[in-house]
Amino acid sequence: MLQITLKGGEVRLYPSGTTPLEIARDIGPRLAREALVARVNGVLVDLTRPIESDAAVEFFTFEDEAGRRVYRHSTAHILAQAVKRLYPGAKLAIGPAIADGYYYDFDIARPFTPEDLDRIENEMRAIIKEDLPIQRIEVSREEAIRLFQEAGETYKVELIRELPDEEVISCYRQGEFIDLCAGPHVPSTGRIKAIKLLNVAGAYWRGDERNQMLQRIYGTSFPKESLLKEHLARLEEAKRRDHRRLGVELDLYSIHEEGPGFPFFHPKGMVLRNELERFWREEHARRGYQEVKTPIILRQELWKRSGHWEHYRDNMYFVNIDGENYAVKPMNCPGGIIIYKSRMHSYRELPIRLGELGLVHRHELSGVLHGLMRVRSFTQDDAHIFARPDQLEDEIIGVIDLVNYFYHDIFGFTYHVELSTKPEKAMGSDEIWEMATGALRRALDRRGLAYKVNEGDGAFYGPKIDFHLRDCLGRTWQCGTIQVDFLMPEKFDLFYIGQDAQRHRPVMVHRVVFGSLERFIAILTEHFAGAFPVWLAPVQVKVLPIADRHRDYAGKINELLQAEGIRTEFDTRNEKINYKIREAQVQKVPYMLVIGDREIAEQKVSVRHRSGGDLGGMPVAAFLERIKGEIATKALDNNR
RNA sequence: GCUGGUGUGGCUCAGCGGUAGAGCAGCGCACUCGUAAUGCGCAGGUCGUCGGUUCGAAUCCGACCACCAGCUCCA
Repeated sequence: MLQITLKGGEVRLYPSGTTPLEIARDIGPRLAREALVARVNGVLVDLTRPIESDAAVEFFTFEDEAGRRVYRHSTAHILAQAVKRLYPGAKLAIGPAIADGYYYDFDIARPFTPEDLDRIENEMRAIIKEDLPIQRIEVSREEAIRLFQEAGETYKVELIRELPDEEVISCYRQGEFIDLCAGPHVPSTGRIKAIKLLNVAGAYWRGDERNQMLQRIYGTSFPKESLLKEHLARLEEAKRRDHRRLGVELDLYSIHEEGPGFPFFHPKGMVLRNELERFWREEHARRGYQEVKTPIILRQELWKRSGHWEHYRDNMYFVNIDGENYAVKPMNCPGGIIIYKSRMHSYRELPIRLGELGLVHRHELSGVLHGLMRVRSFTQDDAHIFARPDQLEDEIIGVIDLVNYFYHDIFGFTYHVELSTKPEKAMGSDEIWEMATGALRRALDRRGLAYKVNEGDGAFYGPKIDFHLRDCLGRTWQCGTIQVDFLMPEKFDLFYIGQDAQRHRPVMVHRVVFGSLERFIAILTEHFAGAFPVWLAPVQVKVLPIADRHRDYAGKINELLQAEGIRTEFDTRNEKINYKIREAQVQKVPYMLVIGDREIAEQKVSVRHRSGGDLGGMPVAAFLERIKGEIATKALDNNR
């Protein structure tokens, strides 16, 4: 008999060879129905895999990340099976689960059309209906190679050849279909309920553009039709909130053929920018930052010295002035360094925190441009901290706290942190990298922040912490970063005079909080669906007289508000009040002041809030107090 | 940059070989109105650009440009 320890610590006895599925059935019909995969002694396995020794067993359902991945991965196999049935000539590449679904890459002569997707989806439904058992088969390397060679699956053969020697090679079979796969999978195709194929796109084999272009089909699946519907509704909602669409509707910014990737900010977009910048300046001044501005164009020599020429040239723009070569800055750091070097520094002055809202230009591939999210010129809310090595950790912590204040306290975002280590194409020794990475790690640990490690994802001059914020639709965006840099100080021979009157090397921290103003504005636009908090709203109040005879009084109210620094618009057009209100609502203006006979008689204003509706009449002074309070506290709850 | 798709007035879109149409927005007139669209009228487009096929091209073909979905990359 086996001793099986369940999640709560309960121990049950089962005969040897019992499967997790049998255990689940024993526990309860609901678990048997919902369990997708089991973890046996820490390893994820199929529910149908017999257990041969005492073990701790845990079950995962669609509620769990692990369960979802298995569910989607099994759906990907069904997709592959359907494609093979309909297009036997298609060769299989890979088909993993991803965040909200899965994809599968195929090598096929003719690209898939939307009609093909419908056909494939129907075939997938048929396979689900057949409820084919999904079986794991372990094979030797030779067998596996022979099997896939005969089937003409050259990509699979390539994958097998690259598996490490000690790796157990497994295949999964469902009906006539067999695929190389580590698993685990759900027990049978019938376990998959609601499916949807979303789109097709080209993708290179192994993500390398020198390789064959494959056709990738994206899809998703859920255990209930209602969950699928919700997911599709979320995608629709994301489309509705798309900042590229809202940017036009709210007249925030535009991008034109005359400058692809170079956005134009309109007056209302500039209000957002300026408010964000004003807030940024206040908070940075308060934390001991000084602001600088460095040139956009600097000699090519500088960029050779900094390493950008070697590591970043492909992303840079160059110009020739009077026969000399210059580069347009893709980063602000060399400028900050030049300022630091412009005079001597004592150990007493450090840390020196030089902030810069720096406009940088980067040549991005044309295919990646995306509204304000991905542009070719953008403003980084940059800062370079020059510190003594003993100050490094505290400085990193200071930035972590600053980021938390911005993201969490002000905008109400949740976020997570990732640590990126030395990339292949890097400057400097492993020791220096280890030192820098260690400082970031210790700072994160001291703040008790959990983080994910991305090996090899650091900048060429140093490791970094990235902050990924999560918007109201659950999407994450990389914004802030903190990069520790021992190399630029070396390259530029930076020093300070220590207590011992000797020269010492400072360490540099590069960091951004918003990341880029452009991207941050795009994220805010989508997060708030254009209904910005009052302190950011391009127009905070619309003054709406009902008829011509109310214009004078309404005009006075409007002037009064403007004199108090409130951003207003005065709608004197000859239109019905309903029409004016509708337009203000569509523009997501937080407050509308309706003014007619009653208001004039009572010397009041009728206040309507964009989401709270009609709030009734009040004296202007009372309204002013209310809105000024919201602005001062940067209130997010603009519902009341 | 690569693969696939799209490009018609400010916006959303119809027309898809016989010489351009709707709704919204804009402008004018009338209505002077109470919390999400008053009515009538007017004006607005070398149909992304260049070239080709054709008696004739917004419609067919090619190249280029831009955009969209991805790949890759990143703030």
